[in-house]
Amino acid sequence: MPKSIKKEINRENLLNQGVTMLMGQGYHGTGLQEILDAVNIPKGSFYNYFGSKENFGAEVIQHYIDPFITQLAAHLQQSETDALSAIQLYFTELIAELEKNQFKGGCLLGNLMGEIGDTSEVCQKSLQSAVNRYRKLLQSGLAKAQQQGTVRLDKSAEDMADLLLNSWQGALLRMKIEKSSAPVKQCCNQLLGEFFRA
Amino acid sequence: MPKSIKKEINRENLLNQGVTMLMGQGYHGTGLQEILDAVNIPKGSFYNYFGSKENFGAEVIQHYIDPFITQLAAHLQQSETDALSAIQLYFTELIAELEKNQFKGGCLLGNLMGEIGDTSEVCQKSLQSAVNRYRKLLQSGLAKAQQQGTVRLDKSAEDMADLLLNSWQGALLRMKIEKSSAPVKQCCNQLLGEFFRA
DNA sequence: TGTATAAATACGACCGGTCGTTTTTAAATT
DNA sequence: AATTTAAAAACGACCGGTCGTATTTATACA
Repeated sequence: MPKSIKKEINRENLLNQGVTMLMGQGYHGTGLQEILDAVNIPKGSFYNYFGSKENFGAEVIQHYIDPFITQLAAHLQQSETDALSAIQLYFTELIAELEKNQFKGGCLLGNLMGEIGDTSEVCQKSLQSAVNRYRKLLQSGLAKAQQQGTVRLDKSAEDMADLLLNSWQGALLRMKIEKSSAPVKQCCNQLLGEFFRA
Repeated sequence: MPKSIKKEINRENLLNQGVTMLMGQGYHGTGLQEILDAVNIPKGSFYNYFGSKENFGAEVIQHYIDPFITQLAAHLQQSETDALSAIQLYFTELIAELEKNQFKGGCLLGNLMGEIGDTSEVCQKSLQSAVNRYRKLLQSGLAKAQQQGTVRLDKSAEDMADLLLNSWQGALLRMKIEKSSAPVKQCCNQLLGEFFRA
């Protein structure tokens, strides 16, 4: 196998494992060796690939959010369902996934914003970018729903997207300590089911 | 100075310093020695007082939330102002404090829920208790505002308290990475200024 | 009340182990 | 043969926690 291919595979494996472990144990709670052992990659290679744990963290953040954006965008492009239903379905799927994980982990972005969002400049930048990409997509979905007449027009799509994401993050935190999906379900019902409706 | 007094002073100093440092650097990001050096207390004494870092963390959580509860309760008991105004004033003061700290730290409860809320059972219990004490107080304030006719009656005080706290936590996270009070101000305006109003 | 004894607490050096990073050596590619 | 990349080994700082001992406080006996 060519070396350049193996390098990409190694990087990918490290990022995947990084997502899992940073989400489960946090940034400072996860040692590099733990990650390296899990995917059987030498520490020297890691530093060839990423340079530092902090840079690695910043890449993990982007690697984490990509699939969520892809999935939400896919739902929004389904032409047979309206945008509000698409968003609701998307969050329903998220909740199912959280239940599958027995409410452990939650959201990597939320966890890292709280833990290192104000101490690591590199990760802070990455978090800004990740959150904003997600935010803008959700905002566009809500705007579409407004055009379709399912969502109220007297609030801006941006404000509603912000409120939804903020509440979602807070609900995820409470989910973690209560070991229950009640907070996240309540959050979706309150906003998508009532407050945002036209 | 009697030993039992010194012990209480030491404990208090450790808890105060613990609040500051755990909020600023996180649980795993803060070493015991750092805390001990800051207040000049030997490590042996620490272990006499608290038994473990984890138990210490659980106590720090309660020590952190107490003043917030006291302050909010005090505002709510001011008989000359209505409950909704009291809550709004309280949050305005919180925002002023966050700005004073240049948006660093945020909320210890939120940060620790994300970092160790699902990995440390002892701290999880403490977080549950702290959040619930706070939640119930805010709920009672909103119920009072409902009776006074300033807050809508078609949503339960409990649901609104949950929504407010969730959004607040999420807004604090975004405040940290954006280094701006805009998210928390927006959060308060949206809910206390619009959505909750009768 | 003064004194010996017991119990509790204070203390800081020290434990094995892990941290993230750097340096050095080996291997592969050009 | 020259250059780049992989991987192993080494690095000192630091981690949470424990240890035996020293000091203080409480109890019992005289």
